Amino acid sequence: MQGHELAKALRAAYLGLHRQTDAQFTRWGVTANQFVVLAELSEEDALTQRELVTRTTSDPSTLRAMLVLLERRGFVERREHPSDKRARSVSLTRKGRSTFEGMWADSQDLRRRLVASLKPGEAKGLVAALKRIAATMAPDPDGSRPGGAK
Amino acid sequence: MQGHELAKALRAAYLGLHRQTDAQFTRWGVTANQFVVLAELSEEDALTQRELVTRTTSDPSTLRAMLVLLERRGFVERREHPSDKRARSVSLTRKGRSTFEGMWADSQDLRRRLVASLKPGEAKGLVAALKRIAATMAPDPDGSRPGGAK
DNA sequence: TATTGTTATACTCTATAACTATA
DNA sequence: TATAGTTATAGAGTATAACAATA
Repeated sequence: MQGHELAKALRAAYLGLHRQTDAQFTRWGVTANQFVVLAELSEEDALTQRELVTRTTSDPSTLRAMLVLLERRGFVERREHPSDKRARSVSLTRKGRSTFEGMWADSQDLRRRLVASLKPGEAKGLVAALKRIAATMAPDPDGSRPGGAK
Repeated sequence: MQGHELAKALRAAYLGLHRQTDAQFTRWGVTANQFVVLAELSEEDALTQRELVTRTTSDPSTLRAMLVLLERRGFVERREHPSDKRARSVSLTRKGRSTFEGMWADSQDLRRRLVASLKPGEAKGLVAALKRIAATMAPDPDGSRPGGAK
């Protein structure tokens, strides 16, 4: 029963944030999920799709679909990887970077409100707990049961 | 920066749980989102679609699409509401209820793992914090800014 | 052999706008 | 006038399986 309560609260919090984010970014023509990709790219010069899949906890084919959309809009570039000819080197275009910066500024207040809904000093512990949940729920890379039997 | 960190952790935790849930329910042919609807219905004899929209923080037309799928599978019934002829009275069929109970049992371990990823006594505060976030992020019913200016 | 990414395909979820019928 | 729900429509995200090229 406690687990279900937690699951419901987690869902409600995430979906609320997700929709507020989507609403905030409507005028930029970018979805909340796409923003996540742009945000990851903004922290590096370039990333392979494989790395982006890991960082966004996505799927190779899902991520590709998103990148194609972002590429069409001119926000993202996929070049040949310098050392690995299988891989693609994904990076923000100049337009993509400036758009991301605008969106980042535009969403400051939303992040402020997110933090403001917590008690002082509560954020740190919350983030830690959420990260532990995420780790527990991460897909088994091999046959291991995450959080399962010894 | 703190807000973004929190947003990322919230997303990672939710998506992890969501995918584990989907994976767990693959063999039942029911998605994690559909399970949420079944779970709400399992707590009442019947609900209107309007009430279900509120409880699942969904959209009238999204919810309808889900109900149509669940109805096709014989899990759910939509009857004429006794007192309001506009409304539909949605309830689990016998098959829907027994399926839900099977799924509930099948997902016990997942909920146990969810709770086990927390420190003892941490769950309560976490749920409270998540609910506060959800309340802050709830859509404005009118023109009020949730968490915004006075 | 394993890995990176693509393609084809299909389905769920999501949402908007215009609509019907009741309240 | 407002509310409950439907319809049409569209697009995003998700995932699987088979595949090609490269490591």
